[in-house]
Amino acid sequence: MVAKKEEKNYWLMKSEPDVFSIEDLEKVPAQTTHWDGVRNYQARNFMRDTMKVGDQLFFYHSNAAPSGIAGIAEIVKAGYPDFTAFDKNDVHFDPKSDKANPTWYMVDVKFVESFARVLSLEDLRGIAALQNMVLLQKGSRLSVQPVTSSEWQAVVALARKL
DNA sequence: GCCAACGTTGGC
DNA sequence: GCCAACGTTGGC
Repeated sequence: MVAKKEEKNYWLMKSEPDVFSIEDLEKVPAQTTHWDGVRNYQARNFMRDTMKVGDQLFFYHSNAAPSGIAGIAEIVKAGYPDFTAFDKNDVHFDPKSDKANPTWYMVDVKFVESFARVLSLEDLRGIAALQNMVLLQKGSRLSVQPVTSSEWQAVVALARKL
């Protein structure tokens, strides 16, 4: 019996570098962290239902100067309950999340590489192949979003040209 | 700091 | 179920 080969999925995940940057991820033990604090259902669904170990993601710096894609990380642990939702002292505490039936999920991500420099929104808007990228759509502010493989390749190609 | 766009809440 | 008010995100 031959297992069906699962396609690798690509993602983009946003973090404010003042809070947690890709440089922070590179320095942390095992270069791995849990991606806690996502409190949006669409983003939650991606982490809980679709992300799997081995998927790769663009680490996006939001509210930064400039905002943009800072590098690459990979999923090393698939969706599991976000325990910060249960911690009364955590900024991400959510009294409505029940341990028996958690509302919020997270994944673990591991550092892969930092780009030579951040690819700004302006850089990305200059690439025709990225016209339909979720990130670049007007009003789009989803903090965990899918990236197609052609978009992934176009961004990586741009990063390699730096 | 401003503000547009989006998501959530809650009165009815 | 509608929708106004409020809170959050995130570029600029």
